[in-house]
Order: sequence, then structure tokens, then C-alpha cells
Amino acid sequence: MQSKITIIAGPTASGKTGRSLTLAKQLGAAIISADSRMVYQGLDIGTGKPTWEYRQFDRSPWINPRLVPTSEVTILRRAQDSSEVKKAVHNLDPVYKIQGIDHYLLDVVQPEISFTLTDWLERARRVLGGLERQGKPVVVIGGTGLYLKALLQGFQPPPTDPLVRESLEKLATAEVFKKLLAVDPLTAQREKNNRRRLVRALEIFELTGQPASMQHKNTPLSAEIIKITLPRTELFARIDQRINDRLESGMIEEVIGLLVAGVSAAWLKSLGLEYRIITNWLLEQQNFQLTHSNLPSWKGQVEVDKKDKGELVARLQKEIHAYARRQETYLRTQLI
RNA sequence: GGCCUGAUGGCCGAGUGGUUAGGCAACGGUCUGCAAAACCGUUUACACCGGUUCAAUUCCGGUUCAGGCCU
Repeated sequence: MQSKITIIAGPTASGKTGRSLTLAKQLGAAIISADSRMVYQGLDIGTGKPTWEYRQFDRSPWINPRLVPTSEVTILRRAQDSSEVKKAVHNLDPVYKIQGIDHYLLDVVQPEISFTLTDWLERARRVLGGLERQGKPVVVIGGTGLYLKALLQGFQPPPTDPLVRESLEKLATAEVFKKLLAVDPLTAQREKNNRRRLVRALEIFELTGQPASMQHKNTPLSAEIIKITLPRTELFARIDQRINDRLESGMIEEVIGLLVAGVSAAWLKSLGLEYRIITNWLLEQQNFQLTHSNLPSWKGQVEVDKKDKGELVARLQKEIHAYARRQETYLRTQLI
């Protein structure tokens, strides 16, 4: 018998977390997070991870020692190959109890490990299978629309190959476009300027001999979808409020902590939004310097004048507003 | 009271006698391996009244408002 699955989708700051907890308590359900950044250990404040219950035990910058045996942690940290790490961590995925509710797919990998749709899908399905066997209802909550869509519609993402990818990355965008146009004109035209997608589409063709759009063999999942919507002005006001709250609760310090722990600025920037903006901002501050050992020297406090802080807030607001808009578009048009 | 300068779309900001920058914000969209990302599209104007002209946002006169200077 299939467990009852409820999906809660909504833009950032729309109140998903609260809704999911309430609902999960009502149903006696477990929660699966569908958030592409909350999968990372150490990204707490900036992602709005519901960490209040276990945070206090968290001494290491990114591994919660209560949840992962120390010996294992050491092994993970020594592992060279990131796919090896991913596989190893897979069996150690933590389950957090937050307000008595089990939470899955938070803190599953270390920073700087690439984690993609396929990785998430694999785990989400495994967890779902386990809960199903127990007959336990599930609430999937997320802001990452693609993850929700993939789970709901049963994506089997086409294969990938690092070697093929590498050779394609060397080509100029126009070249990729031309090659793809010959074999998959539909995708080529649609993504004409989008290098990233052109490369992926060509990779798919080279690996399967078929256009990307012919790959979709989906087996949909039945679930109830709850979409949270708020009037724009209200949503933006909530976002602005939350930016202030998070700055208050140490979002900047969190980024500094990650840098101190050895997480690269480049990777933080690649996370986008809060992490990119704050990292860039820190690097602009005069008294914040990265030494050659790649560790930042942070003199007590990053002193800034009001104007600079205002500039930071303005940047955060602008980008997160735009992000929320993108999310809403996606949820509206893609998540049927 | 007199003189000068200015008045451009939600904001900033060019410019021109006729094809009417740009940026930001706002809004819509694309989407099966970086989705945090990447990419595409749309909108609103020349303060007001009159004149010159085939044609005025652009030239002329006046009005209003704003800023500056003078008595």
C-alpha cells in the first residue's frame, strides 16, 4: 500500500517550514526536504535550515558529531574522490528529529561536493521506499522546483559522462549550438544562448544517440500538492524581514566560519544568493583578507560603515526577490 | 520683486526637428545532472498652455514648480 504523500511547494519565505511541521504532526508523517542547498552540512542560517534542536550539539563546522561516528567522519574527510564520498555518506544520511518529526535529506553531504538532481532523486526515492514499507505518511517540502517535479513525475534523468562532458566543455558555445542543431534542433533553438543546457543536451545525444527530449520515460507518483502563494508585496516584505533576521542571527559570521574551516570562496559563490552575495561582500571589505594559506584573517569583527551594510542588504533583497519570482514561475508552470 | 538654471517613463540618466539611448526596479516566460544556476521576453516618457513648421520631446513665447543668485 502506498503511503500518503503530500508535497508542499512555495517560494522562499512563504512559510513552508511552519506549514510542513503542522501538517506532519497532524498526519503523523515524516518530512523529506527538497532543497538543493539544505543538503549541505554547515549551510544553516543562509538556507534557513530548521536546525534549532540539534544545533547546540554541533561543534564541528559541518559534521554533527552526535549523528556520525568520529571514525567515519575521518574516513570521509580523507576520501579523495567525491563520488566515493557521496556513496559513503549515503549510508550515513542523518535523520533529524525536529519538534518530534523525522526530517530527511538535510545535511547529507559536506560542502564543496557536487550534488545534483540525480543524487537527490536517488536518496529521496530510497527514503520514500523505506517509509512506505512502514506505512508512514510523508510530507515533501521544498523550494527547489526541479527536485519536486522530478520526484512527482518520476524522472529517470539521462546518463552523464565526465569525459564526454569535458571534451564538450572545450568547445565554443556557437560550436556546441551548431552540432546540436544537426541532431536535436528543437533543444538547440530553444536554448540557443544557454551554454550550460546546450552542452548537456549534446552530451545526452552523444551518450544515447537520441535527442534529449526523447529521453523522457517517466512514471509519475501520486501525491497531493499544496502550493503556497502570497501576494507579491507581502512576500517581498517577508523576505526583507527575514534578511534582517538572518543577519542578526549571524549569517555573515556563518560564511566567515565556513571560509575559516577551509571552504573555498569560489564554491560559496557558486551557491548563489546569500552565500555568493555575502562572500563577495566580505572579500570587498578592507579589513577582511584571505592569506596565501587560503585562510581568511578576520580581525575580531568586520567593521563596516552604514552605507556598506545598506548596500549588502540592498543586494540581498534584489537577488532574493528575483529568485522568489523565478520560483513562482516554475511552480506555476512546471508543477502541475 | 528681479535675474539665472532646470523640469524626460517607478527610480537614475543620455539625447534628438521626423526611424523616439541605456541602466536599475517591476512583470511574464524557458526548464529532465551545477536548478543555488543558466537563459529569453515585456511595459510605462519627454511639466502645462499656445506658437513656428509638412512635422516638436527637441525651436520660440507664456504659465507652474524646483534650485541658485541679487535687492
